[in-house]
Amino acid sequence: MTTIGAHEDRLFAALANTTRREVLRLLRDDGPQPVQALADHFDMRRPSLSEHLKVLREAGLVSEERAGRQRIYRLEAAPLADVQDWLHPYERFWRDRLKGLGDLLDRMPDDDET
Amino acid sequence: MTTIGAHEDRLFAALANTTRREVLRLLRDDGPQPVQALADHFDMRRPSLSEHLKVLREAGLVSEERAGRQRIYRLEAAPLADVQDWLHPYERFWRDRLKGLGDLLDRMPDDDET
DNA sequence: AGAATAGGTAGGAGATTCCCTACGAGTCAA
DNA sequence: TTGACTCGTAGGGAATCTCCTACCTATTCT
Repeated sequence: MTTIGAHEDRLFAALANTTRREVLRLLRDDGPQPVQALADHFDMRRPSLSEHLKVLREAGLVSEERAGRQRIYRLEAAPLADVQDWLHPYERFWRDRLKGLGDLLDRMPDDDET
Repeated sequence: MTTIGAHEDRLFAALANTTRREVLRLLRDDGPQPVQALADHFDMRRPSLSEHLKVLREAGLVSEERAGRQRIYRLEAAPLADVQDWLHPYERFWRDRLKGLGDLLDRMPDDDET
């Protein structure tokens, strides 16, 4: 049913936008806050930000809590642990090969271990 | 003009696709290989995979080396270190279990994973 | 009740994504 | 040189993204 990787697709796609990453940073640094307080930081109409919040919600990265006529958004960092888990098997590839920027490493005879 | 976060946008966007993440996994697990060897794993025409490889190249996640009429693609994991760096300030938000205050945030205190 | 406030939704425009088929540029083998 | 092989690019179409303006509901305050 759920196509393979659909959850990770949504997660990475949610992060692939500067505005949305900035929202996450604001929630992380300034704590839970209503929509308007978030919107004040962006050169963008509020409905557009609402849609970004929807994307973040559907990725599980934020939650909303109703407080009167406001909706308080809160960072939900759990999905980011999934990102780190995904990252983990690649870690040795940038730890082992702390190579210089040269293209000469490909020509090193002892570098190739296919 | 908005160079702000453009690099990270491209990086996360490159990862926001199951096919492209699978390409990275193949390069990680099976080592550098030509395009056709990669394409064999997907239900997709080769030119489409070529475009995925272009996205990965522009995100710096793979490099190509010409070998005769083949092009050998290789995993370049360095940008993934940037992802981990981006992730780092959020880490305490899923390691700490919050600081009380919530109402429904974590009603089960013994839900700890090992 | 009526007005003001907070914020989601509808629908559209323009750009981008992701797949396809055709075709072009190099490279190897006969 | 001719032909086969590898791979990228051009261009198109359907879907999706990201912004907008209008509009709607829900809540709070006179």
